[in-house]
Amino acid sequence: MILLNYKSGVPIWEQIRDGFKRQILADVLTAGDKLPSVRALASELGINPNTIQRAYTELETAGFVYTVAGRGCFVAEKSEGSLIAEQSARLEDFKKAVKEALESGIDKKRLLEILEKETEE
Amino acid sequence: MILLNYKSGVPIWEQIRDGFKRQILADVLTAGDKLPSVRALASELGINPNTIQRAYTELETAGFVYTVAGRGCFVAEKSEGSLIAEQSARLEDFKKAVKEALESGIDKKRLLEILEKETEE
Amino acid sequence: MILLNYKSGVPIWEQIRDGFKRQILADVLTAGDKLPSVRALASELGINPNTIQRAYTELETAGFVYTVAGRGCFVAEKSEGSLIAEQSARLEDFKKAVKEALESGIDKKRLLEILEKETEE
Amino acid sequence: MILLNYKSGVPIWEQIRDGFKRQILADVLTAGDKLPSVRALASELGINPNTIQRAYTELETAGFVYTVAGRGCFVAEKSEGSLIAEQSARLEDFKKAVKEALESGIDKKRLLEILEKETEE
DNA sequence: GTGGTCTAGACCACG
DNA sequence: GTGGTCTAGACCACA
Repeated sequence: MILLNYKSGVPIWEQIRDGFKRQILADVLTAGDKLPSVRALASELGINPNTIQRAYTELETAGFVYTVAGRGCFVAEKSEGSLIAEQSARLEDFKKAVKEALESGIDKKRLLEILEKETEE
Repeated sequence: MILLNYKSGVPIWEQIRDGFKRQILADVLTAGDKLPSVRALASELGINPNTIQRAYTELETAGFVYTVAGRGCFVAEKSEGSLIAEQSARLEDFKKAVKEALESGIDKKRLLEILEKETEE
Repeated sequence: MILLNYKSGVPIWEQIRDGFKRQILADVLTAGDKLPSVRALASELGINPNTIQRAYTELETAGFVYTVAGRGCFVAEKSEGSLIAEQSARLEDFKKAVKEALESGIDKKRLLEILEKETEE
Repeated sequence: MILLNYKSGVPIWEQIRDGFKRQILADVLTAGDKLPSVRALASELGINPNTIQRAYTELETAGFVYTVAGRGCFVAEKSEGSLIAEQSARLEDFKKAVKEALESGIDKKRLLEILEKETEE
């Protein structure tokens, strides 16, 4: 299930895109699985089909899914390219988060503690 | 000096806000220092004064600066509150970055390496 | 055998049409050969018979095959017309590909190399 | 100017995207140039602003332009990445065009003639 | 003024 | 039934 947060200011289509991306990365959805149809998901979430469409289109251009006209949208095999692109984006975010945490006066020890805690789960 | 990146997609007022915030956290700007006037900075950067105003207003509500009518905008004493708020925001960002990095398949070791490297500098 | 690529975004009926067209041009299928029946091919490929029907209809209007009611679909003699139409379409595609490659900054030498390499095989 | 062909079946937003892409590759539009505003171009071409928006969004994700909220859409410096991606796509198209031309019975000599003719202009 | 998002509803091609 | 495109028109944030 995709949980939407209307207050966050994050576009709905991005939340949907990221929701599926996460499920694919976590192998909750695996290669060949069918995503809900645009219209079905739209009515389920109570939003406009175009918004879902946009999310699916982005997932396709990023290589996470492929689409077959008249059949639906399916999870693609994890390609080298899309995985590497995703990971390098996440590494950049991590670097930036470290940098900004240090700038705000948080010390390394604290960051290490959090890193340990998060990796345990 | 504030360097603006028009291509990043980050709103200009946020870039200005973060630029000053960073300088204050790094003690480049200290309590009592005067920020450039809205008009002066606007003409220097070649942007709309409204944009500067918005950045200053945000800095004031976050407690980093205070405004004296007719005199200008000055760096505030680093209050416990504003610093803690800033740090907890940065910690949340860090946690989220760690979580998403792990989800994308990056291993703990890699994150530790980057953390070490960033803290050395 | 026809290999279908569901991920390519190319309509399935076009893939089937092009598959047979290629086999006919390469003389793998020659005049008088019978194509598989619509139903048989549909069940073999696991797709909708309408999709096969559309491919066969297109092949017929292009002059590559002819249909005998109740008997099936057969490869036609290579007529001057259909061959010329096919070749001029391919020449147009080739011209366009050359034009766009040049526009993107690829130099003539590179194109000549590829042309040599492809013609060797 | 962008010329639209409504009969071709090619989506309008792709035609617009490719029109600008071509102008950028040909240095008709160079780094820093401003594209027409979404609304202005839409009314000029007599189509819906959303259609223009889609084209601009694609150009941005491909790295050909960048967008500044409230100011407009500008041509980016030609990045290594976007140029290489574009060229490799064009090379693939060229290879495919060569292959299909040969399959249809066109001989190498004919292709060489066309290649010479196109490169002269 | 600019672009970005979202809705509502239409039409088309594919299967 | 599916997804893809397009239109019309609204609302918002940014400058």
